Amino acid sequence: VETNQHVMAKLNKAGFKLTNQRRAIVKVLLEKQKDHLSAEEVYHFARKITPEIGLATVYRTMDLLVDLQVVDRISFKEAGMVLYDLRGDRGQHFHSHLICDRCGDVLEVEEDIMADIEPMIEEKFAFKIFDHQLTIHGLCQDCLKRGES
Amino acid sequence: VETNQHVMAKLNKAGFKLTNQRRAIVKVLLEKQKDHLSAEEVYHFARKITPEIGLATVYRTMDLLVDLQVVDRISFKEAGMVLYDLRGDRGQHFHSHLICDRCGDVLEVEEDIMADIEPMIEEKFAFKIFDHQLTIHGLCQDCLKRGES
DNA sequence: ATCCGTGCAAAATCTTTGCATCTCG
DNA sequence: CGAGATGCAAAGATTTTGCACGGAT
Repeated sequence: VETNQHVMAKLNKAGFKLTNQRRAIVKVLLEKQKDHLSAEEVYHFARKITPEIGLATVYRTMDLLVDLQVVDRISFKEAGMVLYDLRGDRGQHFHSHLICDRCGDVLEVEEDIMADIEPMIEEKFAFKIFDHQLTIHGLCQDCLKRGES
Repeated sequence: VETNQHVMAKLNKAGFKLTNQRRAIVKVLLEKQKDHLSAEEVYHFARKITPEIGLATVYRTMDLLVDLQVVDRISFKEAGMVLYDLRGDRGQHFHSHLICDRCGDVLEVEEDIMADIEPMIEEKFAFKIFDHQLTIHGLCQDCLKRGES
């Protein structure tokens, strides 16, 4: 599991300054690990920790963390809605999303579903895989019970 | 392979009117099947066929085609950039994208790489899969040859 | 003391909406 | 003819940027 210290150390190592704003943002991301937050939401929670923070800083910091592979930028909602998702310890993103098209619920799949077929893909397309992003659409358990339409 | 007639018939069957604007947009999508077009790009090409068309109509029509599962809305670029991708014959989206992080090239994989593991996922998570979207990041053949960095 | 980072507000993008008008069926 | 479609321009929503100030190293 990723810790606050760990992320801040990464920032520091990459030559970035450790400001209260960045600390607050990382803290929020760690606390809300289970959710997928929009920039606005990160801003909202970060404000409670450090009121002297602007939305622009959130955007700038999120860009930074995406570059450092600390978080993933995902966008499964409508256009213009980007969400952020904290990555695991090794900076690898081996979980996928099951999205229910009925109720909009998002299930996290922590395992790497694709581990078995990745080598096959690499060979077939002569492509070195670093990472993947899998989004599956369908109906969740609850909505299935309620009957399809 | 999907034809112009085919798509227009789908629109008609769903109770929508067959206007010149819609015809032009579908024509563009078919002609540019290999590319992923933004709304702006679709607008640009559609204009050459039917000058009396507005960007708003493109957005409205793309929404329509997404609902009818004729095209997919994808967003692997930066925030705020949505691209559209024509689906196959049966309205199913069984191709994935291999994106080279070095040169930015996007390889299309036409087959359904995930066919084998989908049943497993459905069972494990009690989730009925309709579709999926797979984006793989890494290095393409050419960039591999040129040596990693 | 230097840069880097920040807030603020303005600007830039991308997308949606209201409304009068036009057109398909 | 009438419901649905469209263009245009205005409004919305989200993200980026310029700039002077403040803070971390």
